[in-house]
Amino acid sequence: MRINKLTDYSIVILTNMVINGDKKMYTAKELSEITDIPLPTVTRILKMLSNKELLASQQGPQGGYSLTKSAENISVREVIEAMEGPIALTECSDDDCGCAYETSCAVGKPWQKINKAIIDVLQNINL
Amino acid sequence: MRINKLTDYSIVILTNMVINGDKKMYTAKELSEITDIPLPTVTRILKMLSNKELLASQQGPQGGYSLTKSAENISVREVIEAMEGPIALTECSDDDCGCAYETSCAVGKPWQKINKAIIDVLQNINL
DNA sequence: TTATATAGGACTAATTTGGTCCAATTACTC
DNA sequence: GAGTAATTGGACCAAATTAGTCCTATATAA
Repeated sequence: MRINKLTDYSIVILTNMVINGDKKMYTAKELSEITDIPLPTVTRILKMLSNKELLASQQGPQGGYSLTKSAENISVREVIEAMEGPIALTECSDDDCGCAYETSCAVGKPWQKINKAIIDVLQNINL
Repeated sequence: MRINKLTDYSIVILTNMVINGDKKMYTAKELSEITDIPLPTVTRILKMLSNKELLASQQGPQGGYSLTKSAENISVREVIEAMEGPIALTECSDDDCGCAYETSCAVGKPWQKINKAIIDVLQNINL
């Protein structure tokens, strides 16, 4: 029951961007040096966050990445979902999960409740 | 951010044991047939749960596994921890995680809070 | 035009996880 | 006491996922 390492990294990266809040743009290289995460990995994470519109990107010299909103408005939930997709503890936690035992499944509904509660926790924690 | 499949299975298995509460002992074979999880996998899970004393085991003919306590007293947290160890969303969520950036790490403490909140959720849901 | 940055995607390596199998042990029953 | 039915412990392999790297294309500021 772990989040991915990349997701973990992404929180570290975003946190660092938040800390030096005054500075608007960060290049991948800068963030790699600050966080000590290898550059190719950093660029990959930044691309993902940018695709999900948590970061804005600017190409070319003087370019880089910047936060699209302030730290208080970025929840841990958002970050995890940007990196990993919807939060669910089990593969099969939808009503129509498509598994063969759907009709008789005794565990589906409880998992939905659990997921909801956990999402709630993560929703309410910001960077 | 998923629990292991084996953990998922274990919840299914335990839930089935709870449902037919009257029946005290279940062999691995029985549970495999009820849940449609392959026998070797079921035996492996039962062994793990038994090692963690969530199940009591009895060898020999008429033997099998039985719950050590009633359903209302088994939390999802317990099951997950029995199968996967302590619940933590990140590898590094202890005060003394041993990582090189421990002293300057800005994300350790927040993770501890998050983990605590999630453990709380899982603690309060029983089978 | 050149240098600097991101964008997209393919690829490989490493790790973890799931699943299987076998030999040993225990204990009930005949 | 022998045979059978069950768990126990551990080793092992296969598959899937994840982490990490690399390359080429594109955009843009100076």
